[in-house]
Amino acid sequence: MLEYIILGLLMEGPMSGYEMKKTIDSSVGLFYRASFGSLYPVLKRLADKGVLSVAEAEGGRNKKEYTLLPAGKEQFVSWLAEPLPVSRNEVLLRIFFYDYLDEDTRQARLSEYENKLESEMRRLQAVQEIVAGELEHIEHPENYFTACPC
Amino acid sequence: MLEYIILGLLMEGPMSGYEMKKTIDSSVGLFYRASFGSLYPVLKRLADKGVLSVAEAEGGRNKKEYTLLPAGKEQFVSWLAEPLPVSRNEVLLRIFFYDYLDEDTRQARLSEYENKLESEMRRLQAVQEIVAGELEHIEHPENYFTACPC
DNA sequence: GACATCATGTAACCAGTTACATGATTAG
DNA sequence: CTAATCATGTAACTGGTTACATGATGTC
Repeated sequence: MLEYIILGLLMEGPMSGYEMKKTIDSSVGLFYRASFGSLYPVLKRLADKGVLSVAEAEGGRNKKEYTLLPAGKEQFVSWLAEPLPVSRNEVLLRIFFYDYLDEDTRQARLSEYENKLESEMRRLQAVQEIVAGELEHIEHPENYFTACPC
Repeated sequence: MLEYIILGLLMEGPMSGYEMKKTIDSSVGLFYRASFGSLYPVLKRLADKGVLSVAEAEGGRNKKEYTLLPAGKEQFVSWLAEPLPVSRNEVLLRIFFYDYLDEDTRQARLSEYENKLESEMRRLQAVQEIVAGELEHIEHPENYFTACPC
Protein backbone atom coordinates (compact mmCIF):
# COMPACT_ATOMS: atom_id res chain seq x y z
CA MET A 1 0.00 0.00 0.00
CA LEU A 2 2.49 2.58 1.23
CA GLU A 3 4.77 1.53 -1.62
CA TYR A 4 2.26 2.81 -4.15
CA ILE A 5 1.47 5.99 -2.26
CA ILE A 6 5.17 6.82 -2.34
CA LEU A 7 5.35 6.16 -6.06
CA GLY A 8 2.22 8.26 -6.53
CA LEU A 9 3.68 11.22 -4.66
CA LEU A 10 6.89 11.02 -6.66
CA MET A 11 4.89 11.24 -9.91
CA GLU A 12 4.79 15.01 -9.28
CA GLY A 13 8.53 15.26 -8.80
CA PRO A 14 11.43 14.35 -6.44
CA MET A 15 10.89 14.56 -2.71
CA SER A 16 12.46 13.57 0.62
CA GLY A 17 10.99 11.05 3.06
CA TYR A 18 10.17 13.73 5.56
CA GLU A 19 8.33 15.75 2.94
CA MET A 20 6.36 12.66 1.90
CA LYS A 21 5.13 12.20 5.44
CA LYS A 22 3.97 15.83 5.60
CA THR A 23 2.33 15.63 2.19
CA ILE A 24 0.49 12.43 3.09
CA ASP A 25 -0.78 13.91 6.37
CA SER A 26 -2.13 17.00 4.67
CA SER A 27 -3.65 15.34 1.60
CA VAL A 28 -4.91 11.79 2.12
CA GLY A 29 -4.53 12.18 5.91
CA LEU A 30 -8.21 11.54 6.48
CA PHE A 31 -8.02 8.02 5.12
CA TYR A 32 -4.36 7.10 5.39
CA ARG A 33 -1.83 7.65 8.18
CA ALA A 34 1.84 7.07 7.44
CA SER A 35 4.49 6.61 10.12
CA PHE A 36 8.24 7.15 9.75
CA GLY A 37 8.77 3.64 11.00
CA SER A 38 7.18 2.26 7.85
CA LEU A 39 8.19 5.03 5.47
CA TYR A 40 11.96 4.79 5.63
CA PRO A 41 12.26 0.99 5.34
CA VAL A 42 9.89 1.05 2.36
CA LEU A 43 11.95 3.78 0.66
CA LYS A 44 15.07 1.65 1.09
CA ARG A 45 13.30 -1.39 -0.34
CA LEU A 46 12.00 0.57 -3.33
CA ALA A 47 15.51 1.88 -4.03
CA ASP A 48 16.91 -1.67 -3.85
CA LYS A 49 14.26 -2.80 -6.31
CA GLY A 50 15.33 -0.06 -8.70
CA VAL A 51 12.04 1.77 -9.00
CA LEU A 52 13.44 4.98 -7.55
CA SER A 53 16.84 6.61 -7.15
CA VAL A 54 18.32 8.27 -4.08
CA ALA A 55 20.54 11.35 -3.93
CA GLU A 56 21.93 13.47 -1.11
CA ALA A 57 19.99 16.71 -1.12
CA GLU A 58 21.82 19.99 -0.63
CA GLY A 59 21.12 21.91 2.58
CA GLY A 60 23.76 20.40 4.88
CA ARG A 61 21.23 18.24 6.75
CA ASN A 62 21.20 14.51 6.29
CA LYS A 63 18.48 14.90 3.71
CA LYS A 64 17.86 12.55 0.80
CA GLU A 65 15.93 13.17 -2.33
CA TYR A 66 14.07 10.33 -3.99
CA THR A 67 13.33 10.37 -7.71
CA LEU A 68 10.91 8.10 -9.56
CA LEU A 69 12.50 5.92 -12.24
CA PRO A 70 10.60 4.76 -15.35
CA ALA A 71 10.14 1.27 -13.84
CA GLY A 72 8.47 2.89 -10.83
CA LYS A 73 6.14 4.97 -12.94
CA GLU A 74 5.10 1.90 -14.87
CA GLN A 75 4.46 -0.05 -11.68
CA PHE A 76 2.42 2.78 -10.20
CA VAL A 77 0.17 3.20 -13.21
CA SER A 78 -0.50 -0.50 -13.52
CA TRP A 79 -1.43 -0.64 -9.81
CA LEU A 80 -3.73 2.35 -10.30
CA ALA A 81 -5.49 0.69 -13.22
CA GLU A 82 -6.47 -2.38 -11.18
CA PRO A 83 -10.13 -2.76 -10.20
CA LEU A 84 -11.07 -0.91 -7.02
CA PRO A 85 -10.60 -3.37 -4.16
CA VAL A 86 -12.91 -4.45 -1.36
CA SER A 87 -11.33 -2.32 1.30
CA ARG A 88 -11.59 -2.45 5.05
CA ASN A 89 -13.59 0.35 6.62
CA GLU A 90 -13.48 0.58 10.38
CA VAL A 91 -16.03 3.38 10.53
CA LEU A 92 -18.73 1.40 8.70
CA LEU A 93 -17.82 -1.64 10.77
CA ARG A 94 -18.55 0.17 14.02
CA ILE A 95 -21.71 1.72 12.69
CA PHE A 96 -22.86 -1.77 11.72
CA PHE A 97 -23.05 -2.53 15.43
CA TYR A 98 -24.56 0.82 16.47
CA ASP A 99 -27.81 -0.91 17.43
CA TYR A 100 -26.06 -1.96 20.65
CA LEU A 101 -25.28 1.67 21.54
CA ASP A 102 -27.69 3.88 23.46
CA GLU A 103 -29.37 6.60 21.42
CA ASP A 104 -27.45 9.47 23.04
CA THR A 105 -23.94 8.11 22.54
CA ARG A 106 -24.85 7.07 19.01
CA GLN A 107 -26.05 10.58 18.15
CA ALA A 108 -22.99 12.12 19.81
CA ARG A 109 -20.56 9.93 17.87
CA LEU A 110 -22.27 10.49 14.55
CA SER A 111 -22.39 14.29 14.81
CA GLU A 112 -18.82 14.31 16.10
CA TYR A 113 -17.81 12.41 12.97
CA GLU A 114 -19.90 14.63 10.71
CA ASN A 115 -18.10 17.67 12.11
CA LYS A 116 -14.73 16.07 11.51
CA LEU A 117 -15.64 15.33 7.88
CA GLU A 118 -16.96 18.84 7.33
CA SER A 119 -13.87 20.54 8.70
CA GLU A 120 -11.69 18.24 6.59
CA MET A 121 -13.79 19.13 3.55
CA ARG A 122 -13.33 22.85 4.17
CA ARG A 123 -9.57 22.30 4.47
CA LEU A 124 -9.47 20.42 1.17
CA GLN A 125 -11.65 23.02 -0.54
CA ALA A 126 -9.17 25.69 0.52
CA VAL A 127 -6.37 23.63 -1.04
CA GLN A 128 -8.41 23.25 -4.21
CA GLU A 129 -8.87 27.02 -4.49
CA ILE A 130 -5.13 27.57 -4.18
CA VAL A 131 -4.44 24.96 -6.85
CA ALA A 132 -7.13 26.42 -9.13
CA GLY A 133 -5.52 29.85 -8.72
CA GLU A 134 -2.11 28.47 -9.66
CA LEU A 135 -3.55 26.73 -12.72
CA GLU A 136 -5.07 30.01 -13.89
CA HIS A 137 -1.65 31.66 -13.78
CA ILE A 138 -0.17 28.87 -15.82
CA GLU A 139 -2.92 29.26 -18.42
CA HIS A 140 -2.41 33.02 -18.51
CA PRO A 141 1.36 33.28 -18.22
CA GLU A 142 1.25 37.05 -18.79
CA ASN A 143 -0.09 37.34 -15.18
CA TYR A 144 2.33 34.83 -13.76
CA PHE A 145 5.13 37.11 -12.60
CA THR A 146 3.05 40.17 -11.74
CA ALA A 147 0.88 38.19 -9.31
CA CYS A 148 3.77 36.34 -7.69
CA PRO A 149 4.22 37.56 -4.09
CA CYS A 150 8.00 37.09 -4.15
CA MET B 1 -10.31 -5.15 15.22
CA LEU B 2 -11.31 -8.77 14.64
CA GLU B 3 -11.50 -9.19 18.42
CA TYR B 4 -14.35 -6.73 18.60
CA ILE B 5 -16.18 -8.09 15.58
CA ILE B 6 -16.20 -11.49 17.26
CA LEU B 7 -17.56 -10.01 20.49
CA GLY B 8 -20.15 -8.11 18.47
CA LEU B 9 -21.36 -11.24 16.69
CA LEU B 10 -21.61 -13.10 19.98
CA MET B 11 -23.86 -10.35 21.37
CA GLU B 12 -26.70 -12.06 19.47
CA GLY B 13 -25.94 -15.47 20.96
CA PRO B 14 -23.40 -18.35 20.96
CA MET B 15 -21.74 -19.35 17.70
CA SER B 16 -18.87 -21.44 16.30
CA GLY B 17 -15.79 -20.06 14.58
CA TYR B 18 -16.88 -21.42 11.23
CA GLU B 19 -20.29 -19.76 11.57
CA MET B 20 -18.61 -16.46 12.47
CA LYS B 21 -16.63 -16.53 9.26
CA LYS B 22 -19.80 -17.14 7.22
CA THR B 23 -21.71 -14.44 9.09
CA ILE B 24 -18.92 -11.91 8.60
CA ASP B 25 -18.70 -12.68 4.87
CA SER B 26 -22.42 -12.22 4.37
CA SER B 27 -22.93 -9.14 6.54
CA VAL B 28 -19.94 -6.79 6.77
CA GLY B 29 -18.22 -8.64 3.91
CA LEU B 30 -18.08 -5.51 1.79
CA PHE B 31 -15.80 -3.71 4.23
CA TYR B 32 -14.21 -6.47 6.25
CA ARG B 33 -12.74 -9.81 5.20
CA ALA B 34 -11.94 -12.37 7.88
CA SER B 35 -9.65 -15.37 7.35
CA PHE B 36 -9.59 -18.57 9.38
CA GLY B 37 -5.90 -18.00 9.97
CA SER B 38 -6.69 -14.97 12.07
CA LEU B 39 -10.06 -16.08 13.44
CA TYR B 40 -9.05 -19.18 15.38
CA PRO B 41 -5.98 -17.75 17.13
CA VAL B 42 -8.03 -14.70 18.18
CA LEU B 43 -10.78 -16.95 19.58
CA LYS B 44 -8.21 -18.81 21.63
CA ARG B 45 -6.75 -15.55 22.92
CA LEU B 46 -10.20 -14.20 23.87
CA ALA B 47 -10.99 -17.42 25.74
CA ASP B 48 -7.67 -17.18 27.63
CA LYS B 49 -8.52 -13.58 28.55
CA GLY B 50 -11.83 -14.76 29.96
CA VAL B 51 -14.14 -12.66 27.82
CA LEU B 52 -15.79 -15.71 26.27
CA SER B 53 -16.29 -19.37 27.12
CA VAL B 54 -15.79 -22.42 24.91
CA ALA B 55 -17.84 -25.60 24.83
CA GLU B 56 -17.86 -28.67 22.60
CA ALA B 57 -20.95 -28.41 20.40
CA GLU B 58 -23.05 -31.52 19.78
CA GLY B 59 -23.15 -32.89 16.22
CA GLY B 60 -20.20 -35.29 16.32
CA ARG B 61 -17.88 -32.95 14.37
CA ASN B 62 -15.04 -31.20 16.11
CA LYS B 63 -17.23 -28.14 16.55
CA LYS B 64 -16.91 -25.60 19.35
CA GLU B 65 -19.43 -23.11 20.54
CA TYR B 66 -18.28 -19.76 21.89
CA THR B 67 -20.40 -17.82 24.37
CA LEU B 68 -19.91 -14.19 25.37
CA LEU B 69 -19.20 -13.62 29.06
CA PRO B 70 -20.20 -10.42 30.93
CA ALA B 71 -16.60 -9.12 30.77
CA GLY B 72 -16.72 -9.51 26.99
CA LYS B 73 -19.99 -7.67 26.65
CA GLU B 74 -18.63 -4.81 28.72
CA GLN B 75 -15.47 -4.63 26.63
CA PHE B 76 -17.45 -4.65 23.38
CA VAL B 77 -19.81 -1.86 24.40
CA SER B 78 -17.01 0.37 25.64
CA TRP B 79 -15.16 -0.15 22.34
CA LEU B 80 -18.32 0.69 20.43
CA ALA B 81 -18.82 3.93 22.39
CA GLU B 82 -15.38 5.28 21.40
CA PRO B 83 -15.26 8.14 18.87
CA LEU B 84 -15.32 6.98 15.25
CA PRO B 85 -11.69 6.59 14.18
CA VAL B 86 -9.77 7.93 11.22
CA SER B 87 -9.84 4.76 9.22
CA ARG B 88 -7.85 3.65 6.24
CA ASN B 89 -9.74 3.58 2.96
CA GLU B 90 -7.93 2.04 0.03
CA VAL B 91 -10.66 2.92 -2.45
CA LEU B 92 -10.49 6.66 -1.71
CA LEU B 93 -6.72 6.41 -1.73
CA ARG B 94 -6.66 5.07 -5.25
CA ILE B 95 -9.24 7.55 -6.47
CA PHE B 96 -7.06 10.32 -5.03
CA PHE B 97 -4.53 9.46 -7.73
CA TYR B 98 -7.07 8.91 -10.53
CA ASP B 99 -5.75 11.99 -12.32
CA TYR B 100 -2.88 9.81 -13.51
CA LEU B 101 -5.27 7.33 -15.12
CA ASP B 102 -6.57 7.68 -18.67
CA GLU B 103 -10.23 8.68 -18.95
CA ASP B 104 -11.40 5.27 -20.27
CA THR B 105 -9.86 3.12 -17.53
CA ARG B 106 -11.02 5.60 -14.91
CA GLN B 107 -14.60 5.43 -16.15
CA ALA B 108 -14.44 1.65 -16.38
CA ARG B 109 -13.16 1.25 -12.81
CA LEU B 110 -15.69 3.65 -11.37
CA SER B 111 -18.74 2.06 -13.00
CA GLU B 112 -17.40 -1.38 -12.15
CA TYR B 113 -17.25 -0.29 -8.53
CA GLU B 114 -20.66 1.33 -8.66
CA ASN B 115 -22.13 -1.94 -9.92
CA LYS B 116 -20.47 -3.85 -7.12
CA LEU B 117 -21.93 -1.46 -4.53
CA GLU B 118 -25.37 -1.64 -6.07
CA SER B 119 -25.49 -5.42 -6.12
CA GLU B 120 -24.26 -5.49 -2.52
CA MET B 121 -26.99 -3.02 -1.60
CA ARG B 122 -29.65 -5.19 -3.21
CA ARG B 123 -28.34 -8.19 -1.28
CA LEU B 124 -28.48 -6.30 2.03
CA GLN B 125 -31.95 -4.96 1.25
CA ALA B 126 -33.14 -8.52 0.74
CA VAL B 127 -31.69 -9.44 4.14
CA GLN B 128 -33.42 -6.44 5.67
CA GLU B 129 -36.78 -7.53 4.29
CA ILE B 130 -36.37 -10.98 5.78
CA VAL B 131 -35.45 -9.51 9.17
CA ALA B 132 -38.37 -7.06 9.00
CA GLY B 133 -40.71 -9.99 8.29
CA GLU B 134 -39.36 -11.90 11.28
CA LEU B 135 -39.79 -8.88 13.54
CA GLU B 136 -43.42 -8.59 12.48
CA HIS B 137 -44.05 -12.18 13.55
CA ILE B 138 -42.49 -11.53 16.94
CA GLU B 139 -44.71 -8.50 17.40
CA HIS B 140 -47.75 -10.50 16.30
CA PRO B 141 -47.03 -13.88 17.89
CA GLU B 142 -50.44 -15.21 16.88
CA ASN B 143 -49.10 -15.46 13.28
CA TYR B 144 -45.76 -16.92 14.28
CA PHE B 145 -46.46 -20.63 13.89
CA THR B 146 -48.98 -20.43 11.05
CA ALA B 147 -46.52 -18.57 8.78
CA CYS B 148 -43.53 -20.82 9.59
CA PRO B 149 -42.63 -22.87 6.45
CA CYS B 150 -41.52 -25.91 8.47
C1' DG C 1 -16.59 -44.42 -3.27
C1' DA C 2 -15.82 -39.77 -4.55
C1' DC C 3 -16.52 -35.09 -3.92
C1' DA C 4 -18.34 -31.01 -1.61
C1' DT C 5 -18.69 -28.89 2.59
C1' DC C 6 -18.11 -28.53 7.57
C1' DA C 7 -14.72 -27.55 10.99
C1' DT C 8 -10.41 -26.49 13.44
C1' DG C 9 -5.84 -25.47 13.53
C1' DT C 10 -0.55 -24.17 12.53
C1' DA C 11 3.63 -21.99 10.29
C1' DA C 12 5.79 -18.73 7.47
C1' DC C 13 5.32 -14.43 6.12
C1' DC C 14 4.04 -9.37 5.47
C1' DA C 15 2.71 -4.53 6.31
C1' DG C 16 2.54 -1.48 9.52
C1' DT C 17 2.86 0.70 14.45
C1' DT C 18 5.11 2.48 18.67
C1' DA C 19 8.84 3.84 20.94
C1' DC C 20 13.24 5.01 20.79
C1' DA C 21 18.00 6.84 19.20
C1' DT C 22 20.61 10.16 16.83
C1' DG C 23 22.00 14.35 15.16
C1' DA C 24 21.67 18.82 12.30
C1' DT C 25 19.58 23.48 11.67
C1' DT C 26 16.72 27.44 12.67
C1' DA C 27 14.14 30.84 15.55
C1' DG C 28 13.48 33.33 19.77
C1' DC D 1 21.73 28.80 24.69
C1' DT D 2 17.64 26.56 24.33
C1' DA D 3 13.67 24.82 22.27
C1' DA D 4 11.34 23.60 18.11
C1' DT D 5 11.61 21.49 13.95
C1' DC D 6 14.01 19.03 10.30
C1' DA D 7 15.61 14.56 9.07
C1' DT D 8 16.75 9.63 9.08
C1' DG D 9 16.82 5.37 10.97
C1' DT D 10 16.21 0.75 14.02
C1' DA D 11 13.98 -2.90 17.09
C1' DA D 12 10.23 -5.08 19.15
C1' DC D 13 5.82 -5.89 18.47
C1' DT D 14 0.92 -6.44 16.44
C1' DG D 15 -2.60 -7.82 13.54
C1' DG D 16 -3.31 -9.71 10.00
C1' DT D 17 -2.69 -13.03 5.29
C1' DT D 18 -1.72 -17.29 2.53
C1' DA D 19 -0.99 -21.81 2.23
C1' DC D 20 -1.21 -25.92 4.17
C1' DA D 21 -2.63 -30.06 7.20
C1' DT D 22 -6.13 -32.79 9.18
C1' DG D 23 -10.24 -35.11 9.64
C1' DA D 24 -15.42 -35.64 10.04
C1' DT D 25 -20.03 -35.65 7.77
C1' DG D 26 -23.46 -35.33 4.08
C1' DT D 27 -24.75 -36.07 -0.94
C1' DC D 28 -24.80 -38.08 -5.66
